[in-house]
Amino acid sequence: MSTSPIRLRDVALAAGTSTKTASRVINGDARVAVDTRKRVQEAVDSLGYQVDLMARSLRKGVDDTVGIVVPTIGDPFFAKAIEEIEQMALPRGINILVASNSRDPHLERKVVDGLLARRVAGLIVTPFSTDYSFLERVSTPVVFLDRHPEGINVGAVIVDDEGSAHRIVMHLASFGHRRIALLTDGLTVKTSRLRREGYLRAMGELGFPVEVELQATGCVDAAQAEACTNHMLDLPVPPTAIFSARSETSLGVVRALHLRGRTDIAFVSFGDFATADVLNPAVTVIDHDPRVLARKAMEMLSERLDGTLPSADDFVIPVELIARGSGELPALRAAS
Amino acid sequence: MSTSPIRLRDVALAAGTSTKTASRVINGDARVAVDTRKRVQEAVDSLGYQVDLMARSLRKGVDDTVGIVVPTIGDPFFAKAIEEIEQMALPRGINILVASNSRDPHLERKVVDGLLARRVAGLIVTPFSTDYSFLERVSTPVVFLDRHPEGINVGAVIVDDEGSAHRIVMHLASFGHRRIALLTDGLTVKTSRLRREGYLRAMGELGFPVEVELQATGCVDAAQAEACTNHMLDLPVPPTAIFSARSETSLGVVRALHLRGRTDIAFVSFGDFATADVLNPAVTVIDHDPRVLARKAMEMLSERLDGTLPSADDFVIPVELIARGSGELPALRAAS
DNA sequence: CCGGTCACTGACAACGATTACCTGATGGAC
DNA sequence: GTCCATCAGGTAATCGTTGTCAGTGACCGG
Repeated sequence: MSTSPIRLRDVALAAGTSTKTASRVINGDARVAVDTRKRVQEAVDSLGYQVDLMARSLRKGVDDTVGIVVPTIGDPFFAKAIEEIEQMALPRGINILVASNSRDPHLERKVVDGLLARRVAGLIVTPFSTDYSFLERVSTPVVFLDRHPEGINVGAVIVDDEGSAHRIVMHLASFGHRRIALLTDGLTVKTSRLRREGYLRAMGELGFPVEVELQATGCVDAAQAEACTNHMLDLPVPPTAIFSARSETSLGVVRALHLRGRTDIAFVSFGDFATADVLNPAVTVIDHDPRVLARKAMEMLSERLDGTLPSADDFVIPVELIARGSGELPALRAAS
Repeated sequence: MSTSPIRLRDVALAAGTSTKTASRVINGDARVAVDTRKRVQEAVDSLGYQVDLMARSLRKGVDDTVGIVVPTIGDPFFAKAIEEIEQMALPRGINILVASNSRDPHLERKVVDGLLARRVAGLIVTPFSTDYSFLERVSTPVVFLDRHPEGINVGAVIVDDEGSAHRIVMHLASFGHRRIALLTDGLTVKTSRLRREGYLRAMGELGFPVEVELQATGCVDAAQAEACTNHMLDLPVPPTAIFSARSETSLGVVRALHLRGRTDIAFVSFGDFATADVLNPAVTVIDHDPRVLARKAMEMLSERLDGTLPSADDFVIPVELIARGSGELPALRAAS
């Protein structure tokens, strides 16, 4: 037997006031007599009244929610980011709507529109590849996470993708590697492009030949990365070092290397992952922490929600290279 | 410059009809003249009208959203579950609200109430430890995921926790182990209790002594599991096998074992994890797949949303033990 | 030629809360 | 003893959409 829901007018009736006064009490308006306030409070408690957030949001014009759009929710990187945002939103009474663009540019636009139609208070988006200029005619505050979007210049929280990739290559080179392979997601993804640019710049500066067969640029998930790694290891002259541009792809690389027992090949991952430090050798990574990015993104969004300055500058989170062993394996003299 | 939002009345005005008729077109009502429909359609397109879902939901009494409550969003197990649910909801135009109870019983109730106040169409909940009997007076359909809640008898999608745990112990025993350690989350968590019961039953049936020092029942995360494992390994007579009741704790066990080089100790994890099959030895697991659970849960919820039978029976997903090596290590004769 | 379906359409109220505006009363200042 | 500021509280409009119900012609069988 479901009890009929309690509405504000029921509370007002019980407290002997108008709905307006009851509303004031609930919203903490000071202009209510202590006595009246108490009566309303009691009515609320005894009836178990709960505000209908739907109705409130309609009236106010915005919903107390933040929408999050990521490529894939199950990716631990994004899962951690979502967690961080949710934790920050909780004390503010803000709920989180999550949606994935499923790595589909067409869907991406639809998903964002759907969230806007819901009148979310703000959005945090990791763009996949859509042109986001349509957001310019929208008043909803948006912060971009991990990637700078196309077609619009607003604030994004990012890391130095190009520079960090450059650094990884330099690191590997310092251990004698020349044949350094690159695995990235599709190049429609901005971070993939930037990391590849850093790779190419470093290779160029070092005077190393850049070979097409050492670049796998379409690894969308761990399985594909594993396949690509296997393919590279089967080359007549295989790479002596591998640079995986994403933690998801790193899982595939790790699987390929370990199942083949090729733990002699140097390996650096852009992004940490769960068992990276217990593998043998432990995996050297760029500490690309989703929580830190997410926290900053939510801070920026909060400022905009509070109407503070809408500084559209990007915020660059510093990252570090954590040497654990796999990235410091020396290159063997002339491969087998 | 943000354009003022386009409302239905603007569309109606442009199409020269009433808002009601425009509404009919938008909702695909057949009783509209072809000609009228076309005019409205054009107005919608040229103005770029989007339904205000907030208003629609208020009118309809329910929001096209499904709320998900899990202990921690960042846990890969739940992240995968959320992903699966979101993927299934997408084609139905349903959005997903995620919330975590942060493993806090007090918060848990508040979080669920908050979602209900938002008038979600349905809820999928992994209960932590709250008494959920309060849901009986609520008409919102709810499905429980992975754990059966306290105080209420509704449908839950679960696995055979007790039986699977029993099976793990039997498996380890068949390789000669007697000193089998158990690591679980707090016992307020139902799954932890059940898995421990299975462990105890098996130990009893085998006639093995059940020692308190071999049971760590408060490992909430990987770090604590690691500490507990280390503690056990330092016992005068350490365990020869470890049963970790959760994939999150398994990560801690793996770290402890590998950092100490004690890969001679048998190990089985209740729940798979990312690099379980590439570790050396590869980790034997119970294949406790969040996606399968989530899919079934969403199916059950969909049925209820469609008003179909509200069968309140639990649905038990079968699981398998995947032997990969770590669970098949033989017990050494009389430990050092 | 009339009553009766049928297809289509619109006016209006309602969803439940908030806000703009207004009313009375009280009280202090002059 | 007026008068205005302030306080407590109420009334009605409003947010944008959809359900209810009524109304208009057109068409049909009798």
